[in-house]
Amino acid sequence: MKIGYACLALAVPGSGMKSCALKNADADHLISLIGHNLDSLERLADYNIKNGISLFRISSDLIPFGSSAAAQLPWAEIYADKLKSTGNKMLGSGMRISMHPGQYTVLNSPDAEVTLRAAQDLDYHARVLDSLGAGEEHKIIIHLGGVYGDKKQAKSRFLSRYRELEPSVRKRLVLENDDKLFNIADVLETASAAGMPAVFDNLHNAVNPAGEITDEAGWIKLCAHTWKTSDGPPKIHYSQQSGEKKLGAHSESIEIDPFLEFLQQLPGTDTDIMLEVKDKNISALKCINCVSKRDIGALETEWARYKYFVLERSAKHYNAIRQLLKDKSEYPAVEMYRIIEEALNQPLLPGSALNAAEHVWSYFTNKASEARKNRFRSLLTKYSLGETGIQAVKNNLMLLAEKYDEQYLLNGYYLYK
DNA sequence: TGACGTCAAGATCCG
DNA sequence: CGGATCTTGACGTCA
Repeated sequence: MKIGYACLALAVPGSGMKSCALKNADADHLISLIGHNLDSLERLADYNIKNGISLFRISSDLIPFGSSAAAQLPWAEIYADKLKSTGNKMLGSGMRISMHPGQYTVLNSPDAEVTLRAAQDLDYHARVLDSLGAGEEHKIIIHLGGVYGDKKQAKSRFLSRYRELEPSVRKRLVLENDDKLFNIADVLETASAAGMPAVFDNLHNAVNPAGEITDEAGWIKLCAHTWKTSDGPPKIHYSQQSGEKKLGAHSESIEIDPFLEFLQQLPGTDTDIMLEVKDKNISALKCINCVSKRDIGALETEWARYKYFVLERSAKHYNAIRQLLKDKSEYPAVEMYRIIEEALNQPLLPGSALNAAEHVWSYFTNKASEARKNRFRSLLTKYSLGETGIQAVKNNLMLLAEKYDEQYLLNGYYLYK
């Protein structure tokens, strides 16, 4: 079982994707953006490997306007070496990669232009995976598309469009249930007819359930049967409902206990789990650390990253975790993350926030110029007077961390939220 | 015509 | 001027 995250990572310096407005998308600019994004991809690969994350969705933004303005550019030739080495790095480590065109790639549209653009977009996604040297178990996940007043016809139009696609694209395609139109029963029916694998998304299913009464495990089992050996192990998408936001919105992070309960009722077959969550790699690492028995060193590394983020919410929880990690013969992963979750659910009190900011500032007290000291001090004063938010203070600390290349802080979670 | 979702670019505002 | 914050862009469908 692999657990992974989608597209971008938090607290991984130099891993961001760049894009531009279409009106600025000339060849030179695109080629340089692509170069930048491939560097970022390699940093993501390095990070994933270092942290034992072996499931990863590559951002569709890797090649900006990859199916339109950049479609004719010879990026695969220009960056052949880079693509090959990054691909080797990821695949050689056993990483399973994937891509997921957005909701605007609609293969089953009655509009021939829309269908054509969708096919071009799928072609672009397949070319990315091809150029990395990925085999057909590295998938492209799509949705069925629109209904246009007749679901049955919409499904059959999907089938005929699917059959017209290039084999290089078709062999990678996987169908996923969506949160509005096509539920998991629709997807299973269509995927079976097409001979393509199906992915079950638990939150989409909760928001847009199929008529039949079947529990999650039942659907997951049915989906698993659509995966051939050449497709690799079945995959599912897992996410949790955001408490604050509307139905179907992904949560900020994965709560560990509901996740572990979800795992309990999974069928025995090997399944890969793509998490869809705002804090991306952070939750992926949490789930991986909790399901795999690792060395306590893995938890200490994690704790180092969470430290000030927890301290900001609660000194009590901060100390509890320090105590917890003292016994080096234990591996108290779930306990640690439970305390972290509880700490992060505490309201942010100005006193604690100031305390944590002061701790982080101590990395710079001996280095920072007078001007920077004054700037930070005045921000702290403004914050304590309620004249600015904590984000302004953190942004200032982020600036300093970058200026003085303070890796410990740049790799920690405190500055990113 | 706006909402949907996503992210960063681009624009504008502020001190 | 730098930095913070708001708006736009790019995609297609549906209410």
